[in-house]
Amino acid sequence: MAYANAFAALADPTRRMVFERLGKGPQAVGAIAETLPVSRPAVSQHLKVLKEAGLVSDRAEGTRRIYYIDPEGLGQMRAWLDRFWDTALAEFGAEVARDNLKRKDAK
Amino acid sequence: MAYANAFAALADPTRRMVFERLGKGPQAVGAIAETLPVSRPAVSQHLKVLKEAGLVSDRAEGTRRIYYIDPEGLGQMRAWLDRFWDTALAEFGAEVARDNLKRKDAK
DNA sequence: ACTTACGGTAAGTCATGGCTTACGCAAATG
DNA sequence: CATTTGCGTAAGCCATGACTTACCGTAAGT
Repeated sequence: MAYANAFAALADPTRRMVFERLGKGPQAVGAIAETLPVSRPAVSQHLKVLKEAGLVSDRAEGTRRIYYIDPEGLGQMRAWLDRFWDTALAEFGAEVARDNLKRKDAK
Repeated sequence: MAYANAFAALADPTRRMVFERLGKGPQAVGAIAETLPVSRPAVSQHLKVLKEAGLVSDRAEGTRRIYYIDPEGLGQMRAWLDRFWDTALAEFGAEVARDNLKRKDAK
């Protein structure tokens, strides 16, 4: 059920930007905020959501907090998506075949 | 940029239930609504969002519309997630190693 | 000890979006 | 054709959540 929070977390554009920023490497909160069009508290709130979703972790470094991507959340999302992948491909193929038949009949 | 709509689409619990329902096989709108705690129009609206996100497609069958999962949206999400997967694993390993060092020092 | 730097939290505002009921449209059925 | 069945859309209501400013705690520097 944890993937639920992950999807919700990555649904917001700004929060996705925060996450993508961490894809370039670990960053402090202020450093992230500087590159984004929102205030630092907003970034803090986004990081909190991402952390609760298992998408990021953090460590203290003096007075700063360094955030980095946690594979946990990513893995759960991938697992969930993969549950649909194979069957979706098969079903879609069947639908396309049905569609081709119809077009043929129309001729 | 299309994966953005996909994440937003799967962020809602009800909409995720609709999608998961389609994972069992193609279904008509009314059939989906019967199994869910929301009205049929609500399901219609969710399907519209899922369709715009490339997550489902539909065909007409008499007066019903049969919806089924479209691999397109799933594929884009998987591709996006995979962009972070490898680097996230590596970074996370480095963080764990750093943490172990700290614990050692503390002894 | 004082001050500065860095971040998390509280409170309040405003937009987004998910839900309902009511309505309209098209295809099958008699 | 009139009726029924199955969906999509419109309008309106209400909760959620993303953002801001203000404030507080903590760690380093002088």
